[in-house]
Amino acid sequence: MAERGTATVSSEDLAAAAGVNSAKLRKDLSHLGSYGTRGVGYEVEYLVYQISRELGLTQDWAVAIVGVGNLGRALANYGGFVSRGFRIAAVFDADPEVVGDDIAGLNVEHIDELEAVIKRRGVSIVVLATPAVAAQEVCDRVVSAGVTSILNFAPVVLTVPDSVDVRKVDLSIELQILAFHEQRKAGGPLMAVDSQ
Amino acid sequence: MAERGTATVSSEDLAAAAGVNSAKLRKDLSHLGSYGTRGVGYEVEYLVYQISRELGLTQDWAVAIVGVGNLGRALANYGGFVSRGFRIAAVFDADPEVVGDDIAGLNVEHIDELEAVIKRRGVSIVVLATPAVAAQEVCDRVVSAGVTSILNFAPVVLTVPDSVDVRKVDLSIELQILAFHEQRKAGGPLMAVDSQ
DNA sequence: TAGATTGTTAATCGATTAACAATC
DNA sequence: TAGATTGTTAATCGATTAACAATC
Repeated sequence: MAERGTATVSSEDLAAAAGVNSAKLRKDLSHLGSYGTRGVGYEVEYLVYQISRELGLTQDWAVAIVGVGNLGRALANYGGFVSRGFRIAAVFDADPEVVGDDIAGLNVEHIDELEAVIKRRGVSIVVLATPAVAAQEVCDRVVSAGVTSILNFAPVVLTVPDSVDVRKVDLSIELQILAFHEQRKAGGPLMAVDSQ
Repeated sequence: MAERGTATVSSEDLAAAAGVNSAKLRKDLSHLGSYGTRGVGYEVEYLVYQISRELGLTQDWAVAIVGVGNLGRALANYGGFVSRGFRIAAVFDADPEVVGDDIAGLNVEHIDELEAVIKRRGVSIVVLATPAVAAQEVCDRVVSAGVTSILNFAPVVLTVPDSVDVRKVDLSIELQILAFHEQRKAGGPLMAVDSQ
């Protein structure tokens, strides 16, 4: 709506666009503060700003990627990050063959530099794109360097202190969820939940 | 537990391992059927089989990947799929430069072959790893070829009929969620939800 | 002033959990 | 038979939503 230049919007219209109930939308927005005007609605630009601020999108974040296989390269080259306030500040790998390579304009650094570079460049989010076997060890080092936010693509469950947030992107689980629904569709009414 | 050879397990132990309430765990399992034994617990192997069957993991699924950039290559080479019943049956790209290349043992086929190959090989799940601008068009073609399950990595919201399931993996959103919590941690008690 | 729409209260709904009869 | 543990009922809890006073 901001891109289309809409000036104000009602909770009713916003809720319809989001596919939720308008009372719920108003209640959720009220958690951020009282940014609407009774009888008028919400000013789009102002609401975008307030939500962005609340979500931490007005800050810039330095991100490091560990592991420069196909996935690491794909992530480093993904343009969507920069526009959303994420700056790839470092790229690491253990393989001397790729250390020194240029990936998306960044020099691949050796994993030995991990702690020093994280601290020097103020990296606060680390993306793990290593092989599964290396993930926990790298995770431990990253945590001891003071990082408390990790995005894990390695197919392992990481053990971290409670103070550290880990999000896991598990490609197999995504496919499994699709397969589950696919099976349901194919089975049709014969496969109700209750059937044996 | 199955890998460790555990024969039976109580709902209490299973719930502790999963980090949920044991009553909830029993209630959830009861939706699948009555697979426990009172006074004894659940037989691990049997429960694994029943859950796998319910989730559709005992079947094999043919998957096609469209787009052979870094991400498409990473997906094609990801070993975790095969072990979970997903077989990469085809890999497509629009670029004549990469058509004919070998990716993870598969011949990259031209996007023109999309519909024919999907039907011939019984592909039921398609992974979109195309650039954002191409995603909707490829999606439309895939849907008209009869595919009803799509995993979308392109940073666009796809429009599909209600009968089609789309799951979206949005890397920026994953980072945004981490950044949100990071901001909260950094702000500390001064940044309670209610504060203005 | 009349109409519109927010922010919030109170009612409703569904999910979680404690408790326990059934039963191995 | 005594102890253990499931499957399910009923109570509790929290989330969603209808309704409406506040107010632009």
